[in-house]
Amino acid sequence: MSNMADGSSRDQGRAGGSRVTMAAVGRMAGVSQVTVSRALSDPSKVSPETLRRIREAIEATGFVPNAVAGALASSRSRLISALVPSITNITYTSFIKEFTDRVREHDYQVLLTEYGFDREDEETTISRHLSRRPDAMLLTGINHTAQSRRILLGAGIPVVEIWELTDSPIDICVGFSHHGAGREVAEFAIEAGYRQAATVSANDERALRRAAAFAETFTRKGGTRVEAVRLPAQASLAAGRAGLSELVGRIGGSPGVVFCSSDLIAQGILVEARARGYDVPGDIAVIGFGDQEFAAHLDPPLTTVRVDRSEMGSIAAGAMLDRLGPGGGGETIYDLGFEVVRRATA
Amino acid sequence: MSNMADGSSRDQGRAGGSRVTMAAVGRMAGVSQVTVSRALSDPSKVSPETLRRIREAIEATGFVPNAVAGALASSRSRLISALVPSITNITYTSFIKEFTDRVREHDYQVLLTEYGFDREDEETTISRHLSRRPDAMLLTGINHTAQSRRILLGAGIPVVEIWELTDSPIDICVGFSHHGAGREVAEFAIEAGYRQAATVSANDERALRRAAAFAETFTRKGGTRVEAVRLPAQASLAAGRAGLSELVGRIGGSPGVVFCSSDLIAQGILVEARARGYDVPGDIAVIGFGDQEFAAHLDPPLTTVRVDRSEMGSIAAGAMLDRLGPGGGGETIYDLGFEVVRRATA
DNA sequence: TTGAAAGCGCTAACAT
DNA sequence: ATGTTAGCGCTTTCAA
Repeated sequence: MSNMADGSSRDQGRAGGSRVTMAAVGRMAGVSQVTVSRALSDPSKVSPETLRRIREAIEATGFVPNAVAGALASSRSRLISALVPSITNITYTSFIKEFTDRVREHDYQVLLTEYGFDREDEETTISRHLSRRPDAMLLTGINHTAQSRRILLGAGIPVVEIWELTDSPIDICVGFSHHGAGREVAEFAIEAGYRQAATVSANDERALRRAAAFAETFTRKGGTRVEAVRLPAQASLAAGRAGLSELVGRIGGSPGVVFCSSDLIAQGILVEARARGYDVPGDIAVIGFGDQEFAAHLDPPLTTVRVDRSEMGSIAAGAMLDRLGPGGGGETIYDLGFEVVRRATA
Repeated sequence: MSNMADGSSRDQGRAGGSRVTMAAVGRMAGVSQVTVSRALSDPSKVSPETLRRIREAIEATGFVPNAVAGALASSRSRLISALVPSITNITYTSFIKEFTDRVREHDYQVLLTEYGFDREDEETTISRHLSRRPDAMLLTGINHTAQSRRILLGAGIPVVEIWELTDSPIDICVGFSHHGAGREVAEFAIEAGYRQAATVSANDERALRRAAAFAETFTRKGGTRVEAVRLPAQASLAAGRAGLSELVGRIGGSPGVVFCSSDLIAQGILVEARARGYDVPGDIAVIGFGDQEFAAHLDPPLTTVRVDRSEMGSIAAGAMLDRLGPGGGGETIYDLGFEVVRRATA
């Protein structure tokens, strides 16, 4: 049976939430509705005795304040909107976790939606979110439709773009240079003595930018032409394995060092290499991206690029909270950098 | 500079969202506010010519409807609240993705929050969520505080509990038997010829229940006593590796078959076993849990227990939407079952 | 097909 | 320390 239909709730009127209001609590405590509101928002403004009676009434009725009404009346929703390409990808969820924890300390809730990798879908999602009147918005990446930028500006709320850097953010931007990361990995590979290289990337705009920067730099600094494998899918172990198969099929011999778009792809390549009896890094060297938890614990431990996703979430939250606070906040562009972590696969 | 403070938005009044209202759109289109509302909610009730002018006005002003006001007026928020223990754990995010996609088709948004593994924290989160007046709520697991159950019942909205089964759900329940899974894995192991076994589990109530059922059945069906390693942490590759080290330290020789609380733990054990030069499944056999994407692509491919998380999300969404629909919905308990998938590690 | 009026449950401003 | 009043921007109901 639906609990909407059973006897105990039938008399509670329409569905959608508790029917107890501040007015009802006030009546029970012998005060007006406003006093209940004050007791909740600033108890110091209410006498101890009144406070006690109000608390009793709240307890007795099971009153849960209606934040919808509160938001409408105050024009502050205490809601922060966050958009990520994928919710099943730890790359994004790890900073979302940190971000959420930080803003929750300041009594904000996060409305999180995944929209895929399409700018039009992002635009639709932004619109939907704005209709909830969030106090601020977190966006992944810097590449949005013109209409997205327009309605965002029109909303007049703080906007934080993460994961990438730009000179002209909508508002605040917290990230690192993907081009720079590709370049530095190439320099690392050249210094490590590799003269042959390939890239294996998931179908992701930022990943492809890293791969392109890697290839350009690697060749310019003395390496041969870089074979680029572009996977049709999102990152997965299977995709990584397929990536190595594709690569081997294309070039015949040893690919040298392979720069992957993620640690998961790299792990797939490691598994496939082992299955094929290749020595790592002798026959094939592997560089991942992200330095996820498992990277250091693979066998052999994965050489990769560390990006501090937790710190990114934390800084994004801090910058946003600053904007929401009295002062209005300061700095606009935060470059978090990255770090090539050499372990055993390259 | 904050876009809250720049010239273009200074005149838009308070922060929190677009300042354009239905009344303003109506004025521009030469109709009343109600007509704009109707044009949006049921265009067939408005004349084509009026509709055209309203749409022009919406386009020109960049109007974004205020769902907060709408929710207050209608007592329907089109918001669905969802609580999961962890947002960085693919175990939970994979069904949340499916669930979200399904309810989005019916124009619901999902407010998702992770609360950890503590019932009191869950209670706090439930309260916070209810203040947003969601139209329904999704909960992970069946073990909630008495107060949680009370306020949930008081809210009078559909509640779906997932991941577990119970005879007395709050409302609807979609899951499988964890006890049954542990039992079946033990039966599988016995039939496969193993007489020695161990469990390695993350610190998770449901995982421990599976391990206990496994141990009980395994011993009863003819195996020796089962050594149980309980990891102090959440699942990770490192935790899995540590689990095998701990196990080997405890028992000296070969552990026989090891039933892990997740595929990730199992993978850690595989890596550690390889690093120690153990043969799999000769020296040590491994059984995972979850059948995540990577399980089939490991080397050797992982024997595990398949739980169809996508289908769980889909069924949960369907059941919830049924409840929210005109009829009120039907069935209350959905047992999705599970399946032992034999591959190469056991 | 359109509009006027009432009210959803709060907060903000102004009393007292 | 407490109360009164006036909205917030919509949906609902009733009229025209």
